[in-house]
Amino acid sequence: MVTTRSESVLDGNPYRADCPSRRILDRIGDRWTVLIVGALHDGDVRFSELRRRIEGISQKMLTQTLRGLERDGLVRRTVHPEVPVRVEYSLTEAGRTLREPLRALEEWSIAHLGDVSVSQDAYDGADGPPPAAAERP
Amino acid sequence: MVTTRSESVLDGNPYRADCPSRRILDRIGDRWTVLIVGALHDGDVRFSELRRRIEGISQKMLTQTLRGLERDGLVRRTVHPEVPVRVEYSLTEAGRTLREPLRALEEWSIAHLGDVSVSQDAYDGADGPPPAAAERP
DNA sequence: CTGTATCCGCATGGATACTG
DNA sequence: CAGTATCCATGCGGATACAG
Repeated sequence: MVTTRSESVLDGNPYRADCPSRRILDRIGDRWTVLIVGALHDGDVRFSELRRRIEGISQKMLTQTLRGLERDGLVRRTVHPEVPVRVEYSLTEAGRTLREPLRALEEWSIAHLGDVSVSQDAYDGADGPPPAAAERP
Repeated sequence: MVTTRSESVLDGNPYRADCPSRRILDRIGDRWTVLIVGALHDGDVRFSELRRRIEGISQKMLTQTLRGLERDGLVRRTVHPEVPVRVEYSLTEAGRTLREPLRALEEWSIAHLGDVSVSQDAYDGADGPPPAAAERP
């Protein structure tokens, strides 16, 4: 159900600690959540497989982020009590619905990153450096 | 526009430092960017007015975040050389297009925050992590 | 295999003082 | 009015060691 209350900060409403924008960004704004949601797109995935899919993630952050997603009801955790214990993760229905808005964001990103890089170069006054090469004085 | 299927992490592609998801999240994942984009929805807004609209933001973070958005070409900065100097900010065309995917995310948030809270309560209340209170296949 | 526990560097961002 | 500069608390996230 969708409340039609217009508290949208995108319409210029004042910030509140509990506003939807802040809540959702607190959730997906971290380094790994979106990547985990992506890595879980095709059903049950084991912990170790997840580690392999998400290159660069540490064990700690994978566990920690999965716990957060599970707590939010976006990810389901299934333990198979076998000899070497097997744990599989998958998106819940709610988790799957999150992929839509995330995809919209990603498509915006893909469509505009080029322009953004150009703008950054112009802003920095760089006349030659390749994009993504950031210099910090 | 642009065909977007190259390397979407939402389709399970491996993480790379320059992947769109990471880039976009680095951009909007901070505490204030989305709120500023929202506060700029209705045209030219002065710095002081922006501070008033975004309750709780510090002067430093407002300036810093605006600089980042300007550098990315999402916000335009206009200085009016009057006696008390007047500076106005507005969204560029690119900045305006960002509102669409942000709105999608916010609407997801509004639609699901209730379920998320329920799931969190169940998770926190239960002895063991697996609640299975919010979802079933 | 799937975690938990601990230490710790570093970036984020808040508070404050100062400037043009 | 619209910043800039500086100090500093907090917490994210990486590395490592250990456990069920």
